[in-house]
Amino acid sequence: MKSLPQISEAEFEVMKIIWKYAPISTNEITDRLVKTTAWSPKTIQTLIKRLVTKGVLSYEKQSRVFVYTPLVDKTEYIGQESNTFLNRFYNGNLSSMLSAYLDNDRLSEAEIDELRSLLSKK
Amino acid sequence: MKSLPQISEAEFEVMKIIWKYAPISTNEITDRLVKTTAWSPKTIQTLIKRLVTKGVLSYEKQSRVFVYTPLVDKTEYIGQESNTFLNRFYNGNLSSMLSAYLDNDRLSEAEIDELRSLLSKK
DNA sequence: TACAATCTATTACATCAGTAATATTTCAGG
DNA sequence: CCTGAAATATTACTGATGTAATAGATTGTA
Repeated sequence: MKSLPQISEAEFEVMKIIWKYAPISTNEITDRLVKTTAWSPKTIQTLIKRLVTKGVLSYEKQSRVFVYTPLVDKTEYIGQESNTFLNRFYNGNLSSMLSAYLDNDRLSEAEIDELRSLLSKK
Repeated sequence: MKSLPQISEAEFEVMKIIWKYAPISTNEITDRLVKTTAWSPKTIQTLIKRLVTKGVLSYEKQSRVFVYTPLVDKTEYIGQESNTFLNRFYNGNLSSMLSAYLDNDRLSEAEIDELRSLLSKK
């Protein structure tokens, strides 16, 4: 399993937009993020640039503007992050995590039912 | 819910030792970590120091050496990290995570049984 | 009591991430 | 074909982290 590029938290916010709307231009990315974050357009620019450098995005010059497409699959990326997380905090398995959540009463009855239901459907 | 101090990945490795063996001296921490990591004792020193600065550890001078005790609860810290993680990647809930794991066939039949069993016990 | 061994404290330096500002390039329109 | 607005590229600066090295303090022992 190849290791995907590292994507920082801020970069991930950018990626969420791109995964959702790709192919998408710099301006559209910026417009959308300016509404949901406190970032300057310049900051967003920088983040996009870094994502290109890291190989997370490719772009195509359409006349004067760049249009971006993700090179990394969202599900795959989140899966990798999840593995890293479980390894770091829960011996690498979801059961340990669930067990801790149950022990510490972090789940409501409704959530527990939801989990049961998901598992029974499988 | 107060927000706990930020603990970096390397610092967390140090904390795992301290959580397990506290109260514990610098030397004992170092000895243990030197065996399981590739870190220089100097590096371990630095990490311990930073944890003290951040308020994650307190120490007591016992004659010549320092003996450390955690100020942050492990379960609480992991709980906070888990929340952050779920918020970032799974809309803040464990069901979404489980759902993704099931959808992507990331769980063996045995693991699924384990999860079911945990939930039925509750 | 002075010194060497041992601790602890301070300083170092590179990289990444957050957050921009400035500089340069490039079209589209006058 | 030149120019200014718009786009992209380069540079900047701070704090955190990884990873130590060096400097200073302390103390048991000769």
